[in-house]
Amino acid sequence: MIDLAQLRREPDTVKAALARRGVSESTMDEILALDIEHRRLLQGAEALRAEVKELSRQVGEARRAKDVATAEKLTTTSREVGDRERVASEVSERVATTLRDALLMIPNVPDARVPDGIDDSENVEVRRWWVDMDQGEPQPTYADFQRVPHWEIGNELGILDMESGAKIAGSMFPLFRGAGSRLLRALSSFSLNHNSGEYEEIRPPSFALTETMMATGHLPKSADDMYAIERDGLWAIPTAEVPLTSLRRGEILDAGVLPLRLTAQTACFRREAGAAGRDTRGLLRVHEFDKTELFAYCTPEQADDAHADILRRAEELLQALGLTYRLLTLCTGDLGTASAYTIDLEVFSPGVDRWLEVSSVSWYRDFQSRRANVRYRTSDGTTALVHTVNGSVLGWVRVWAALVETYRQADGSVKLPDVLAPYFGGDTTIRTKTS
RNA sequence: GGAGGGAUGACAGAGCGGACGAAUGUACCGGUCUUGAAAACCGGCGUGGGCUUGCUCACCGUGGGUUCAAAUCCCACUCCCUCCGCCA
Repeated sequence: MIDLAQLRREPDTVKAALARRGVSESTMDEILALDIEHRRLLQGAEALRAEVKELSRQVGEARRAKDVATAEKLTTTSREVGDRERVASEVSERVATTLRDALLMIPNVPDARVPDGIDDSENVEVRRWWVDMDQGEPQPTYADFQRVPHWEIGNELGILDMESGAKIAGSMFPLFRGAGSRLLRALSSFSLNHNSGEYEEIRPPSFALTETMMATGHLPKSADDMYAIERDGLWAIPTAEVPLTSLRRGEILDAGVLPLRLTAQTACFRREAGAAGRDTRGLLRVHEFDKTELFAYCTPEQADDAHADILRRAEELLQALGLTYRLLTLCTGDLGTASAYTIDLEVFSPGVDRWLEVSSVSWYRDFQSRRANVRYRTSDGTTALVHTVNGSVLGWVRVWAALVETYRQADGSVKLPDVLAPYFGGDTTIRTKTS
């Protein structure tokens, strides 16, 4: 949620920044008008409330003085004022609800670093990395045997079975087998081991309450993209960011514990309602995938470092895995609702010949912490909202695809990078049973 | 799933219709004393909103209700604890 006080203080600045994300000036003017109206009504209701309290105090006094007549008279007056107060409060509350609902639909104010753009085609590339780039290789090169899409490799080697996944849960629910399943598990462990020294490892619930989903900004705006378990009032989490952001919901943190760094590995569930029919082959876009997340609650001053640290760790993993990747600064049109600034990492997958998004590293400023009400105690004893930062390290299903395509050998086997050897009992080659 | 008990400030814990935003203790912060520290003593010490910055409103698990007045009474729910059942 954006800062209403800031909107009041500098309406033109906020309006101009949000206009870059397509929020009209009139929408913001409506919010400002509602705010003024609400405060006017609130004052009226509170004045009446104060009157009731004062009269009630006097009733008690008169009672104790055995002055029954005065007590009766005051009671009657108080009842009348109370009736008016009830009406005034209801009206005020109604406006407050309208205001809050409107505010919940407003996206975060984009950072100055975010470029303008309509959609993902206007994201700005920051840099690329590939194996041997420091040896002077102008760009990565791939042999013909690497130009095979992962679903074909998966079938050949018996490590990916989309048909069985569909039989069990419908299309776009992948099922991994044998070495394929083991590879997924290896990647998760690899990442958690890499980061769990400085980031506390958490294994959170995979379902969340509505208020938990509200805190990150996934609700109310993106309800159609989530799986809902209506009978129990729960939502399947689309990312570990959801439970991690609410881990300290409603708390005031000691500044000494910041930055508070967490990592979690979970299944992530997405309906992909708006993406029907697009990129649906193999693992390009699926309803359930494993992802490891890094997360930090921090002070505003720590936010840049916290963001850079997560980005660095994501790159370390990709480099250790030897995958070609690029960094993109998301433009205003592609930025997530809650984010003020996001860097995406995309890995190049030679078999499908395209870049696959495997990480988003985002700074949310106080947008999420305002909703989640996570604060910290500053050095002068006051409280302030924390900043939240998080990023994927990484989305494993797409990394899986890039790995099997990149490391496919001339004989059809897949020779995975050595960093994964400890997770495969030393032998990282995946062969067909007959080869 | 069944039976009972509970939820109050950082923590412990009183309050069970009116003077309660809440006793008391601990912790914490400042001061006195002391060469310094401890002890003792004195003072301070929740969060958020509104506006005329002094006042006002809200908050005692959550949501409703009763009342002139609710932490306190009533209803529902959630969570925690104990016991029984079931289960990985």
